[in-house]
Amino acid sequence: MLEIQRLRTDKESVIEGLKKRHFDASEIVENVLSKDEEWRAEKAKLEEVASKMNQISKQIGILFKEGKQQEANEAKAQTSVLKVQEGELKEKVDVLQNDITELMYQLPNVPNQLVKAGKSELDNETIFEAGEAPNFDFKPMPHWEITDKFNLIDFELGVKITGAGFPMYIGKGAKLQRALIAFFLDEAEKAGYIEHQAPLVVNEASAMGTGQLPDKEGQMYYMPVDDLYLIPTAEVPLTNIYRDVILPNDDFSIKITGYTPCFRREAGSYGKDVRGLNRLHQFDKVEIVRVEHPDNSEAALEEMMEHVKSLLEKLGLQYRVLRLCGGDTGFAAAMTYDFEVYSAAQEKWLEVSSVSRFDTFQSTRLKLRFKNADKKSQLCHTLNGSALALPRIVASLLENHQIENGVEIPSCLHKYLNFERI
RNA sequence: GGAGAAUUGGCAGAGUGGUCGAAUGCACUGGUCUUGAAAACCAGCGUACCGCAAGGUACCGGGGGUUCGAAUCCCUCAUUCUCCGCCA
Repeated sequence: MLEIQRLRTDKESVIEGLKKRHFDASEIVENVLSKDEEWRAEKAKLEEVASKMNQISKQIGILFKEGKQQEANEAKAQTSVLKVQEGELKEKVDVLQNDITELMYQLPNVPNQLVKAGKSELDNETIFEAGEAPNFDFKPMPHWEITDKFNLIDFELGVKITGAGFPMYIGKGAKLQRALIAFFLDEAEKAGYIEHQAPLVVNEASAMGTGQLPDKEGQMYYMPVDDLYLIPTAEVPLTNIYRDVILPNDDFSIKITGYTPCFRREAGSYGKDVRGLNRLHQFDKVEIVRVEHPDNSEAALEEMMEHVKSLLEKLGLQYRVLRLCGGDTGFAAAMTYDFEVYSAAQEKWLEVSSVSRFDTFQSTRLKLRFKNADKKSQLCHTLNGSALALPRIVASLLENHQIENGVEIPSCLHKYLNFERI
């Protein structure tokens, strides 16, 4: 959520900024501001009435103590009118407050200066490329043929047990998952992130805190009996650690990581895009999350980028980094870098990581603050990124490192495995 | 799953209808004293919103209710602890 303060003082920058998303905010902004003005006016009235009521009540207390029953009862009579007024004003104020919040929820984050205007993924900028495409002297197989041939993943079994999008990893396939998770966590730890093992199920307040609710409800699996949600990413439990937190000073840099399965209902995709590991309802991911002083979030984003780059380089994968354009940047993000690896057999780029800065967009909802030098509470900045999401990494590892009759496992994973090739 | 008890400021803990946003202690911050430290003493010390300010309003686990007035009474939900049951 944007800070309403920002709309009050600088609505132009918000409206201008959101144009980069092809989002016309002017109507919502004006609406918010007029309701905000009304809200403040009504609230002032309400507080005045409340103040009177408090005074009279105090008076009554004193009168009773002094035994002046009659005067007390007369005072009581005065309150009935005020009470009705108070009720009406409270109602008005609440309605206005809710309207404003609802409108504010509709506004996406304002893109960072560096973000270019654009409508879709076609307008994303490639800002970095590394690695080389493998050279095959045979026809490379797509990963779903490899997993089938070497019995690494049984997609049909997943269908039998759960449904489409819930693969069953078997033997070396399962071990490879475990190795990647361990590798990613170890690398994150080396980079200073503290490992967390988080709940996979969260309550409504947490889903609100990171912005999955109210807009993206359909993305999550929901369990109505207990009113709980399956996490779509570790970002939710990890970032919510800091919901309603005020850090005691301005000297902090919080770096945490965690592996979790992620559950996504998704919708509306078909054919090649969902083939094999390309798109799943359940997948594994190691996430990195940071809480930073506003002055440091830019540097933090760069640092996270370097971390993800180093992972892909150690895995020996060809990749590129995109800076997403306004239209493709997620609702809550101010800037996002997507990492894509080249899938040699499918001949396309697969997104394996997304690293974003949210500035104060999440911390507004989370109420995540720190005490600045003046001892005032100030909103923190949050960032997060995948480091990394497994399925597409597995897909491209298998495809890009395949040999005539098998797959070479990159050396960085050897210590986690009791085999070096499949 | 059953029975009982509890939930108050950073922590501990008082407060069972009326100047209670809340005693007291500890912690913390500033000051006095001291060569320095400790001790002692003095002062300050929650969050948010509205307001230029003075100030006002709201918050005693969450939500709702009773009342002129609620930390205090009632309902409801959540959490924690104790006992019993079940269990990886």
